[in-house]
Amino acid sequence: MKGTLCGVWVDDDGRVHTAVSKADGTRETRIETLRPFAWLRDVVTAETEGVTIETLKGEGTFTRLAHADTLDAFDVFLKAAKDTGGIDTIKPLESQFLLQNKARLFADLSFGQLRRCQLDIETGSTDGAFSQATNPDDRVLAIGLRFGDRNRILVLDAMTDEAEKRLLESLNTALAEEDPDVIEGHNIFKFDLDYLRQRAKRLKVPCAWGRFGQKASFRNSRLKIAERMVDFPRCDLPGRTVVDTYLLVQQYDITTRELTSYGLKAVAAYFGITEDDDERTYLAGDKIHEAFLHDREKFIAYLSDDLRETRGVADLLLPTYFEQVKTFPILLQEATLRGTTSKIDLLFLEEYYHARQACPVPPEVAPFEGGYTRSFQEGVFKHVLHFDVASLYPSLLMSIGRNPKNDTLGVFIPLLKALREYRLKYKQLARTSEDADLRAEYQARQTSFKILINSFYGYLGFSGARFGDGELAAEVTRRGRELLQALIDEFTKHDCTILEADTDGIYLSTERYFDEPDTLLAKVAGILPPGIELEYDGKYTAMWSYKAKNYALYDGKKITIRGSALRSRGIEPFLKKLGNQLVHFLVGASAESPLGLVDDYRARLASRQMPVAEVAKSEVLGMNPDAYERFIAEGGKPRRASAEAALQMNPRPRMGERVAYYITPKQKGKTSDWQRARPVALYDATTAPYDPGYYTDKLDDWLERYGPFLGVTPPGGVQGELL
DNA sequence: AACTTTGGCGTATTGA
DNA sequence: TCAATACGCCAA
Repeated sequence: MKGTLCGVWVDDDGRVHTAVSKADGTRETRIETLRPFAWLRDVVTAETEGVTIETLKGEGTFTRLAHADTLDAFDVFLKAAKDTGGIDTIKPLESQFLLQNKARLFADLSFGQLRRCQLDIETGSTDGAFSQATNPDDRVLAIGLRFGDRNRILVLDAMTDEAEKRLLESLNTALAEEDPDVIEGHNIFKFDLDYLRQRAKRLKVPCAWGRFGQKASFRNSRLKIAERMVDFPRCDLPGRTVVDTYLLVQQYDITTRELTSYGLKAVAAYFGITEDDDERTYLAGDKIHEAFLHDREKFIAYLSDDLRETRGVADLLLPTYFEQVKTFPILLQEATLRGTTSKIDLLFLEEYYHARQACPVPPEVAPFEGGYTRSFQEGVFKHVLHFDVASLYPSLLMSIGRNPKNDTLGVFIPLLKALREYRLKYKQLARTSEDADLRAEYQARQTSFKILINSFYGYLGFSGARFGDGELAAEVTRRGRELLQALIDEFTKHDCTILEADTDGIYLSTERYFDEPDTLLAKVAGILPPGIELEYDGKYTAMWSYKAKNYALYDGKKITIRGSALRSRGIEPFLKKLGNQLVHFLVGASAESPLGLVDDYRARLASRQMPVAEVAKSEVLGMNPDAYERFIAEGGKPRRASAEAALQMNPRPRMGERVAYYITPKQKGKTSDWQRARPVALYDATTAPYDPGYYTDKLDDWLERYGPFLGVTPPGGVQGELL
């Protein structure tokens, strides 16, 4: 075996340093070459010494390709051409190297063969306050490292600068000796590495954590995780990968939305990495320093548990990205920090580069119609079946068989086809392999491909995608809508009551076929075009169909609630509890009507017995408080309660953070929510209580909305008189 | 610095 | 009080 690429770094002289796996599991260093390249438009005429320009085939905006002999020449050329806007290049250079050589990191490596290291530091402060690296007397007390099942805990041996310096140096030594491919930590960017960097700077120790004897580089970066931006001091280690499980967890939670906290302990409990509270050692933040001094055993146990949990989280969340790296010409760290578009783009660009084909610029994408959604019935229904079309959009893309307009080389459809076949192969292997580790490996691989395949449609409709094509995306959704309509008609012909349909799935009620869904499936499947498969997905004893994209399911054991009206995180907790009880009652999982709870709430609100946390709404800040302040200073509108609450806080929360606020009683000239919003953090029952009337009004609104499902017809206004 | 899409519900703010 | 509108959050 030749050995697998496990690390790549391009130095300032343009030499490529690689770390390659050896049979014994260690890595050896090699030097390779890179000819840096960039695509050019016609407008670029700059000629630079040491740069060769060739003309490309085919139609496209970038008609020429430049190669530089040295990195210096490349930089000079880039700078000169930049002003014209007629140049496009791939960053970072490591990706250029991979693409140029059609090489992939970890290509023949299994996740188990990856050299992983978990890192967690404990810090102390002299005054008991939260430890800060900028405070000269605060120190790194210990650096915990874990390699496989082996801990290597580096401990501060005196409260002196000299001792801390030795500690930081011993980290450099340990990393050089163990030579990990990956360094994992929970919040490692914002806390551990940033703290270590600041202390290292103060004590004049190099952050030599990279391969090839190289130092770490830092820059401020930003990651968009769903609706929020996460700022963090990014750290890059030449030849290694830094993985922040804190970021991975947040990415994961975009779809699951089940986590209550992103802290390591909560996450470990959620994933079952630590089953019971007493399975691990706990230390409150302000007790760590004390334990370090007087109960070293406990201190070490705490640190070790953090390492164990970090590894457990990465075990679950990292394989997806590890598998991606085998497909895309990117570094593992890039894979965890970048979105799908740039990854897919790179696959295209690799083909275009080697074919010497002219490259397009991303096209304009006009708005287009999406999937078909409709709620057909409101109320509670029994004998509910769910059917959905397997991989609807990818299947339609294949069936249309047309490449994006810009894709003159015709890469898109063959690529999609290859990826689908590849996925099917691994899906099969994940089922049939003898070895459990292999099965897990193949499973990770096939899910990672599923995500990739599904994102091809989204890629087409994205204006930033180089080979996007809005018309093709529109054609996909159009056929999808037609297909779903046809299925609805067909199910209706078989006496099914359609309850809800959304994009690729249908919920229906049928007593006749409830116990033989496959019979029904077979009757309906006839109308499907080739390559499109309908699947039976599940049955439910009851479904409460509320409105489009909002419903609840009960299979006799588990309740599933869907839709923002019913399960949004923004809802006031007391209303959410009410909603939960309503759902349980309606689907027959509970005999207790929520009406009792309504009365209970009403009484407790009137006497202000309800904890403020129960009534407080929480919202993620969409704007930085400082920016909002400037915005309103210029007369900006509309004002927002959450933003107004944020302005009252000290320190002010940042954009992307969740702010919980409640509503205080009306005052003269202050009647709207935003004028009465106050952060929960500043709640005071005597000087700043909440307004019970505001919240009983919410109960009235709730009754008006959901009462009809309970047989309560609200005449309106009656409840108000109960006060 | 980074970026997959559209559809839908509920709530709050505005201005009339 | 009512509409138009913006936004947060979610489904697929």
